[in-house]
Amino acid sequence: MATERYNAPAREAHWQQAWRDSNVDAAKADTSLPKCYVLEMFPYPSGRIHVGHSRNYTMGDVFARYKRAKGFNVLHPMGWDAFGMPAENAAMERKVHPGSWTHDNIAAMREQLKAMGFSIDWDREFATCDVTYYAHQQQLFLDLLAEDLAYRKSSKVNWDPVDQTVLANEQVIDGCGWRSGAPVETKELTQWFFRISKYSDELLDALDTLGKWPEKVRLMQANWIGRSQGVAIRWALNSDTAPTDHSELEVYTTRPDTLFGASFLAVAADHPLAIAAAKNNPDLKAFCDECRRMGTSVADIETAEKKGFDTGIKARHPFDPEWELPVWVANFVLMDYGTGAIFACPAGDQRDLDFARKYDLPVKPVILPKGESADTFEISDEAFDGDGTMINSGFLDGLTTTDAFQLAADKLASLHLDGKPVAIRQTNYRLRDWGISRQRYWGCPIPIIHCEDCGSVPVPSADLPVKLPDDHIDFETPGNPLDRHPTWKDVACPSCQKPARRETDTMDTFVDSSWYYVRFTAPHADKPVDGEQAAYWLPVDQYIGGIEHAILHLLYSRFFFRAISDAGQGPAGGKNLREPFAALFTQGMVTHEAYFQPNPAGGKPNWIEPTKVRVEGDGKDRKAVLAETGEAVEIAGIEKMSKSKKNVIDLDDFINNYGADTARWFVLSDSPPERDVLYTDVGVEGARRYVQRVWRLIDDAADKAAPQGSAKPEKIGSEAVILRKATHKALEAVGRHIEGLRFNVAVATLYDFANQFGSALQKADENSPDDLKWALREAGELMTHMIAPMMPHLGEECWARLGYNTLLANQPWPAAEKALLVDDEMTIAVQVNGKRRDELTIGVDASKSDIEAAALALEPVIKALDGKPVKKVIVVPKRIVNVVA
RNA sequence: GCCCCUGUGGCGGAAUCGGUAGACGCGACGGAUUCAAAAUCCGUUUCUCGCAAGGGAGUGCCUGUUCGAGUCAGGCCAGGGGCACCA
Repeated sequence: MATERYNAPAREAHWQQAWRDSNVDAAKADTSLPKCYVLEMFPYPSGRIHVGHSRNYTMGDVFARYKRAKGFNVLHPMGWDAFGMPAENAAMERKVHPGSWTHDNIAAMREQLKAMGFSIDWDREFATCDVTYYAHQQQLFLDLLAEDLAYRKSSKVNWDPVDQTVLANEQVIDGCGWRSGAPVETKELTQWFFRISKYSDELLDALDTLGKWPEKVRLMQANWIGRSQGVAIRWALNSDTAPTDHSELEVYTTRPDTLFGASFLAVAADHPLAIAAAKNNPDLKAFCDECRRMGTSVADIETAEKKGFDTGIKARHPFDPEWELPVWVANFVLMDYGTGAIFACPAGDQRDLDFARKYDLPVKPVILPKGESADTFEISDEAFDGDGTMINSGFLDGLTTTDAFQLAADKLASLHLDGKPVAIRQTNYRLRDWGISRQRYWGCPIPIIHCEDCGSVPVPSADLPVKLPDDHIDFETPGNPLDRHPTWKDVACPSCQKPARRETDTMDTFVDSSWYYVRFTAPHADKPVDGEQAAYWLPVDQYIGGIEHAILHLLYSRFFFRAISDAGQGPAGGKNLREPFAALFTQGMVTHEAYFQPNPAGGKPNWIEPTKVRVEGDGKDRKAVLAETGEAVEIAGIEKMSKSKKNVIDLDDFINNYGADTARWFVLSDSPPERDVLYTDVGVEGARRYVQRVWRLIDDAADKAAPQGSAKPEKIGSEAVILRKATHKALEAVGRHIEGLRFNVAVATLYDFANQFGSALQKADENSPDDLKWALREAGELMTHMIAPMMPHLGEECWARLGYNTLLANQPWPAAEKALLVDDEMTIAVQVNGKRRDELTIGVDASKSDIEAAALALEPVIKALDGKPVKKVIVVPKRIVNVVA
């Protein structure tokens, strides 16, 4: 048969149709089967998919296909994280409805994902902007409200002046909005919160159980939660100096051991004591106002100087009532951490020291570092916050820092002020409650009605969903279109029936993505969560997504899953399941060189598509020019593929040129999956060559090998055994590497096997013995199985070429024959004094003494020994012999 | 400032446990096939000394543990990431 090139684009469409016709991608309803839930973080429907996006879906798909072949009931769904700002921006720019823009994008992207041949159970697809999804989310909100896990309060919020909306702490990156990039301001607003702080301890402690999560992500979450163990100390105030109603001041500290080094106390500008003291002190009031203004921009904080104002109030030291310390207002003390007040030990804290030096407050060292002498040790302009021995500290003198902590804390607890202990141990967290109100149209409405008499009244479940209005949506003016809608917010109070007003805030879109993986287990259920289905499918066995969600989405999901479980919407059957994602894999990005021309008017550069650029020369002389005009273009370097830098490769173009299997193979090749992979034309060529090569090999094998269904010959000659060993070793290795998500190594194994299979095929012809022909068929069939998870279309094509009329997608993963994985002989390196001198090939069952004798007889070994007596011989079978002389 | 990760040929990278460093791919060089080209196939390719046989060095740098270190420990250097007034 004449070898033709494999026409990937045409054949891929054919096989995709065949899979659809046989419904191979649907999860089975039988809950007695072992299950495997494979999930990639669902995409935001931004427009079109590029090669960069396709990488994590490809990884998930390889894993899902492999697990299905291994006999698991696989759930591999796909949906759309469809609410959010870009739809509103598009609406503004193009005068289209955010919903129609979103749905158009979804339609286009769905076709692209299908063209990649991903084995997705499309019957379970949904978008978070579907009423059938967000209606259930509103019910979950009500459930959380009933459990006091959702509440409303007035607080300072991060305000994005460009997007005109509130941001959660997690959404502020370097003081700027995570989406708009605009510097965030502070604003006082009443809004809805989820009580994530209730789960601080659990979310932190359970990180230890997530063995299949990257260490890095667990660490980032632990830091984010930021638990600290300390002591809350109440200081008595000198009543002659304190405002009325303020007889004490509570401070939080993690270092009670340094109490004898205290120099002053400081409170935040918003602290009640500061406000009370400012009443009769205009200068102090002016200072407090200044502090508040400074806080408006996070960027200012970084450069802000430490500033303070002495209130004139005196506090009595808990260990010595005669010892009075001044109470200051300081701009570096935060109201919303601990008690909003601190005691300062300048010798042990850099900020306190800077402050003390500036305002000439006392600095007394209390901890002596190791190797220093108490007589000579001094603090100049660097505080010492390490461990050491206590000095100048009364009853703590001579103790270690750790012991001093305990003793000081115990002593404080035994002292009393107004009949209560002076101090209690306290745990504090960096983690704040999650503010979920967003002043946007394109989000899930918060199901609340505000009534003048009844307050905030939940919308009764029977009245759900609260649907977004489709008409009278005005995006021309900044702010929330729901707020400006002529009728939508006018509604009767469910409680007293009087005219009332709907809540016009919508939920943060991270709420949508906090439970979509639960919904996938029963996407058509008439309640938010089908407990039975959730109990069967959850947790997600393999979750794949970008490291950028290490905190935001993953922490929210871990919280929300617990919260809805505790509110009665969790998995059924007493399954004590707290973590939604058993294994997490964070994949790297696809990068591509980016080019630009500086904008003559200043500001953002003018990015240019790589296809319009011609690159000349190499090394230092490498230059880029516009292909058409020859105009010079700047090379920006390797950047993550992104629309804004125009360095994307559109998936449709790619598939039309090369086919989906080439795209899949390319994004898996070379780079380890957790690292970035660089898109290059030569890299793609390499992948395309391999696709054709596999096809030629199978095509050739189909002609030369034994016919399909041939019985295994009685005797297998040595040549055939060599091929069989290579085949089965590759089979075992490919499976192991896919299981471990080491796709680049699985790919390398297959390249290697193609080389071996290729040379065996080249030597074979119609006169080859039957046993070799049989081994060639086995090699061809097993290779087809091996490439199939990565290149499923080519797999089907080869399977058909090998004479089958079944679908490879329905075939089980073949088991490697154990006997073929071990060799009869082993090759061992022989070292003399740790230096490799020769190697030794010997039977696998050779004893240690046999190996030793054989090694010592080797010519290079004798030569290297040069007559020196052998002191010792280390023999590690299958690995090494080391002769020590 | 604090916390974390990563450093291997010209390049991407491989190397269960401490046991032959450089698998596999890309690029480069040489060859076969061809009227020629494309495509394909075969070979060489860590550096260095040597015609060769063979020798020496080598996983960012320096110490150490070990019969043996890319892998373990300590100290540096470089790059990347996270947090950042958190008391």
